[in-house]
Amino acid sequence: MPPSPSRVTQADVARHAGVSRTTVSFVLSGREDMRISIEARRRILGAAEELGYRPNLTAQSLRTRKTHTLGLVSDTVAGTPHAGGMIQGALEAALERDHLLYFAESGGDPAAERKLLQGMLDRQVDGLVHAAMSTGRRRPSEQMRSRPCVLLNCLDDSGEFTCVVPDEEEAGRQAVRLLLEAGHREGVHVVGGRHLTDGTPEGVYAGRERMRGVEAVMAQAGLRLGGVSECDWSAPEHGYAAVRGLLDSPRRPTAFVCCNDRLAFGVYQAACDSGLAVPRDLSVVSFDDSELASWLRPSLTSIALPHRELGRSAVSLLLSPEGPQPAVHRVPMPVRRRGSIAAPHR
Amino acid sequence: MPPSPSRVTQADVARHAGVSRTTVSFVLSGREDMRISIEARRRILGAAEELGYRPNLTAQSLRTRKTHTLGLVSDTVAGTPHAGGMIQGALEAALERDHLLYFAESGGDPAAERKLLQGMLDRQVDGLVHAAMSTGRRRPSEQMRSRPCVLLNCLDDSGEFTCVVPDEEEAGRQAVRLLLEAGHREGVHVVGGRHLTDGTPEGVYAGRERMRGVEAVMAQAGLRLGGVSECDWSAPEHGYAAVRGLLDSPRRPTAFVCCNDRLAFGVYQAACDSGLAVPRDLSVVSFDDSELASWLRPSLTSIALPHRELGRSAVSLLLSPEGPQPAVHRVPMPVRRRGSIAAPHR
DNA sequence: GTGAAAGCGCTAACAA
DNA sequence: TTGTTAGCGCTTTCAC
Repeated sequence: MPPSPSRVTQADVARHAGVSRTTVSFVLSGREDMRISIEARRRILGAAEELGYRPNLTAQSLRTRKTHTLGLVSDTVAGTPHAGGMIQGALEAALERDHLLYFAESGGDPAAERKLLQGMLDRQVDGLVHAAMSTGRRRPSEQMRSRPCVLLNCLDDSGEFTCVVPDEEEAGRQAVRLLLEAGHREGVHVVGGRHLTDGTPEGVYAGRERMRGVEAVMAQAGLRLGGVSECDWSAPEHGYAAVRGLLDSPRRPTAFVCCNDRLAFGVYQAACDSGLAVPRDLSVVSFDDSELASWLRPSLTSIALPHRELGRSAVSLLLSPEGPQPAVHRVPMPVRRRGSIAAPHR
Repeated sequence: MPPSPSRVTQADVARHAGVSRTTVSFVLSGREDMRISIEARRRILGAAEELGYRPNLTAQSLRTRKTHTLGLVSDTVAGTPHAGGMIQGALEAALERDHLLYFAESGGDPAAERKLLQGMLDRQVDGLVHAAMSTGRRRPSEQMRSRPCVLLNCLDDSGEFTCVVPDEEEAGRQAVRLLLEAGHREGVHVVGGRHLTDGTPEGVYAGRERMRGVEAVMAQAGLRLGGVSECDWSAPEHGYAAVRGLLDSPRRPTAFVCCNDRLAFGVYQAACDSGLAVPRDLSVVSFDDSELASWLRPSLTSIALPHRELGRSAVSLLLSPEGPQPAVHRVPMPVRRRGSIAAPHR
């Protein structure tokens, strides 16, 4: 009747060791409360070893209702170069607690997401993580409520979920502080801004938060921004277009706060075309710390998106003994000091 | 006794519909061989709907010995920006066949890999994929043999596994053909080569294969390479260092075949510093087609690593009705024509 | 100290 | 056409 060649079971081990299945179960699950004779334990362990016994976690789950398995569904993080770190972090934290991870992507389609979550739920996952490629507000599927869950790199409006997001506002503050420390006062220009585009008319979470931090520190120092070039963050060309003209003007900016490394790359390209050198003629500070930052010449000072740490935190929270509590956790964004900032000269 | 609030089961549905559990099972699993009265079917479906019945796949698996679940373990693909496409491809193919994917990374540590595979096996996965970040030969863990499996982006020496890899040699041929088509004959220089470094004294699979393709087409056209700069592929600076001197020489190359986009970026940087323009003064063709290729000015013609397709194929093969057969599948690498190639002028 | 027996939710012979 | 019954491999109560 068994449809396929079956593996060694506890029953086999019991037979081999000359004890009952119950005893085997106790010994193999390492329970101390039932006292088993040292001799029986030895025989059982020996038999298990010899037969190459491996527990069938599927059967175990059916009984215990714990699968030691988590589900992670994202819109599209695996496809986003650096966001993969979130998965790695989640994985690490899960493994440390002996859990495995189902991973899937919805591509942003709610119907697809529901189907994926359902698949995971049907497989009795112990918990769920909903991850987003870029930080923002999301409305998690109803199914998320049927199990412990946490929102990774996104916020919800209800306030009923555990959310883990980068501390963008503080990052904005840091960016400006780096420039002020180097002696910049006037001529500080922002590239990217809130990321106001047709697709994102209100801007984007990271943009709004970073700008808030940037403006707060400037105000606090009694200074004003030289200007803000609102533009699409998606590719270097937009950064290039935003600053190309500025660089040839007589009152050109001396420092740029770029909302991500791609825009900073565009600024570098524009600088090259204008015969200007970074950081001698203009300082640049950026966000994200993608590999691009270290590839650029000179290498780019950037404030990192703590992808890995976000992933770790999300799973740690999910698997914490008390379970995830409704709250927003903001993870610090580390500053990576490199070679793109110098004192203004002129 | 139930440790946690239990979900709706088939028994509940049966009670509600006034039939036996068997009948419910037949109806819900959509089997046609047992004829069920239209009326009973209606009542059962209605009850299931009303109660919000969802199958417990864990229980189902225990009986059927199929979990509709696959395991994918890689060395470190999620951390490698573009290799994430492999995961996406694998995911897509799995979903199309109603399978979910366990995903994990070993970080290249064999002990960690064994542990991960064991965890998946204990959870009764139906099949296994072993993925590698960069193409090459690997010795898969013994456990891989205990289930159907395929090697993704890597080859094994035994020849007993199904392997899916990019067709690097053909890509090498294509790269040179692009240059020849544009009119280049002499002055074609390779940057990167086999990737001979301290860590990779024999070079790297992609390097060897690409070079083979490059040299074959050159020979076939009765031409010789202007030169090959063997260097580390890991960052633009190596490409920069490799060509900086060449560009100022009187007999400077007029076309570069760069072994990846990062090296090509280094060549662009060097060109900028030498006051040379791409593609007017020098043509560049590259491999990988990372985002960098489209960010560069002018955008870079590159031969893409078909990550997604690799992932798709691997899982399709794994889930094919006959199961994976020992063989090496080479996936074509698509050419992305952009703006970095022009006729040589001089 | 150890074992018999029940049951997790589902499938599938077999009988009715 | 439908129901009875026996497991899948494991945990756990309760009795010996």
